[in-house]
Amino acid sequence: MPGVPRPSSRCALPERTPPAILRAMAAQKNKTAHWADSYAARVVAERGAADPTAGGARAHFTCASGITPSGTIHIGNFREIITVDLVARALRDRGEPVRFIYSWDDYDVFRKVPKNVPDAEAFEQYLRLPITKVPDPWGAEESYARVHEKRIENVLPEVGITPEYLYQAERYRRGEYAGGIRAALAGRETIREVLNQHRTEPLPADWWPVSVFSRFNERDNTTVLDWDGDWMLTYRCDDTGNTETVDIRSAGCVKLPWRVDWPMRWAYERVDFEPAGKEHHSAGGSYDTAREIASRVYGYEAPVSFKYDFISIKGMGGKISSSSGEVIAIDDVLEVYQPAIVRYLFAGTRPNSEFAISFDLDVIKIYEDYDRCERIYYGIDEVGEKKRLKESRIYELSQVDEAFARAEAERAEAGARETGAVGSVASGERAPGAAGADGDPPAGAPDSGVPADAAGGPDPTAAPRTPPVQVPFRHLCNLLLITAGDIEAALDRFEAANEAHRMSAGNREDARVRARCAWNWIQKHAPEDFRFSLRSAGDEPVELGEAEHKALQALIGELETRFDSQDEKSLQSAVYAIARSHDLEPADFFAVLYRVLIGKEKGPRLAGFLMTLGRATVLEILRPYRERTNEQG
RNA sequence: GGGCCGUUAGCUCAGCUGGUAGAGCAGCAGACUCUUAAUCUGCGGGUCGAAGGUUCGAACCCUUCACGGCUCACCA
Repeated sequence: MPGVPRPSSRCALPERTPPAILRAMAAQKNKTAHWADSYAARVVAERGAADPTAGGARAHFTCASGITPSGTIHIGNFREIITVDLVARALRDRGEPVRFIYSWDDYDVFRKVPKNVPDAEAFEQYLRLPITKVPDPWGAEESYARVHEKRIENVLPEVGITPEYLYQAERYRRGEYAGGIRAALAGRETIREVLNQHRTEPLPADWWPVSVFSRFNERDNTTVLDWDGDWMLTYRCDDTGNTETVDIRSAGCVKLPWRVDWPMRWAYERVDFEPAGKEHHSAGGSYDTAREIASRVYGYEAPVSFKYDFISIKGMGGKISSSSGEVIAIDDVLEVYQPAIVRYLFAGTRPNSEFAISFDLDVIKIYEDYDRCERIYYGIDEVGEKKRLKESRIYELSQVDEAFARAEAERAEAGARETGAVGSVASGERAPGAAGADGDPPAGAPDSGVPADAAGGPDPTAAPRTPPVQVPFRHLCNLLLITAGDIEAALDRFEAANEAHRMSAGNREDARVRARCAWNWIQKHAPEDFRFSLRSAGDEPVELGEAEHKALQALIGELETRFDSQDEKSLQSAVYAIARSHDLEPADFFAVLYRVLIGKEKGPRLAGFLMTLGRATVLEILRPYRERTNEQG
């Protein structure tokens, strides 16, 4: 844990230099920035620049997030984590050193048994214990808290998030916060005053700004009786009636209530940025009181913060409640959305607006949107300058590999500088994307189609920007249905279909992840209409009328002789022509073909579907009909 | 009671530093009689919730109001 400052080494904030702030503000306003970049600019402006050589407090910016692992950490909770990650990245992209801490508030009390706990009634015996002392109801981990912590810790690297975890139970027990606790006790009246401003009932006269876990039964049903003005605290265990005096430096059983705990830890970790949910951000909410307590009791200026809104799940209605146990976690989202797209969902939405995550047909659209964003980033799709900058930045922030994104950003910036210099000389106007020397979102894509070295010799920083081969989600779904979920076979078919579909190893790995998501989606969420499975020559042949049979034979003949020279349109026309020449309604003939191929009345757009299946597969499925024809003939 | 956020084309929403309103979907027309929100092309004047105000100019800034939602005032 590098450079964690002791509370005692607390020093005043560096003096603000208004001109610098103004400059940063101006830079921030200068351009249409991504919200993450705007907040990064604000952090720098309001907190004073980090200086790695200074050591201690100002060596880096500290971005913090955290939660109580008292139930499944759901996708709504995840918003805070990724929000901090995005701002942390934006800071790093400006060249600022960042420490990203994630606090597991696992010294909190177990207050309610969630519904997803097996044998919930029996579990009530653990109420009022700290959640780290509650056993894992599923028997795998060392504690109830650990179950939830581990689930998140295991999955975050998948989406490119790797914070430094702080375990509060451990820290409290170790006595790390003894100084902070004593300061709270000493500031008792100040804290009381602050909290009372927003309470209906004033805090009782015997109230103390601490809570104690009894050392007799480990529960927090205790009453503080006295404090000696220094380290010794006397309390009574209300369950057992025992009374004892403990040293808060070593007892480890004294903790601060949330509204005091939060500002204490801001000061302790010297937090510069920490957003919070809207329950903390109304007037009189915990951010308000924490800000005041931080300043008056801990001599620390509250971090830059903002409010993020809730996430909902389309079709689930209402807000996510972890106590109900029925909850969508990140793992669930990752089953259907590949990691970069999970990031994209959050990076592309302003944090203060609510949005719903969908598992229905919208999934296809989200994938298509992401692919378009990628094409804009690589200059394949041309759009207006404003949109290009915006989409490109979103794309960068969506990448799981932070190093990749940063390298791309640097290359783009270098490219933008060059083209900018040329442009401004030539036109006398501000070249788009060139002005941003300091910290605006770097231009994403240099001019498309222009070789990297066109502007004068090879540039070592301008690595060739080869866009990945995109595997459209919808098409991928059809391929997977054709291969009955065989991912490698589906991707092989995709690659074989077209020279331009050849993928690099990394590209193929990404496609594999996408294919797993697509298959999960098909199985768990896609509408019934969407699914099909291919019939095979071994299946009982479909009963057909005379004309239908003949038409089918004709089509087989057509496919045998001319399949490979067909394109989608002429194949489609051929199907129509055959239907008409056999006195069949085209629609009926289509239905016949779907019945024969996939045992359904409808299916994917036929011509393209046949092409996707390929000559060999189609003829193999149709073989029984051909043979019967021969017998008859 | 305090605070915050919405209210923009039929629907979902963009519009972040004020300069004569945009996108997707739906719809309509055409393209191949069209099938898994099928594909391509063309078509978008809506009192930007209401009323005042600032401004040469406001969806965007200020004030007031209406409606909808959220949140705090218990714990975390």
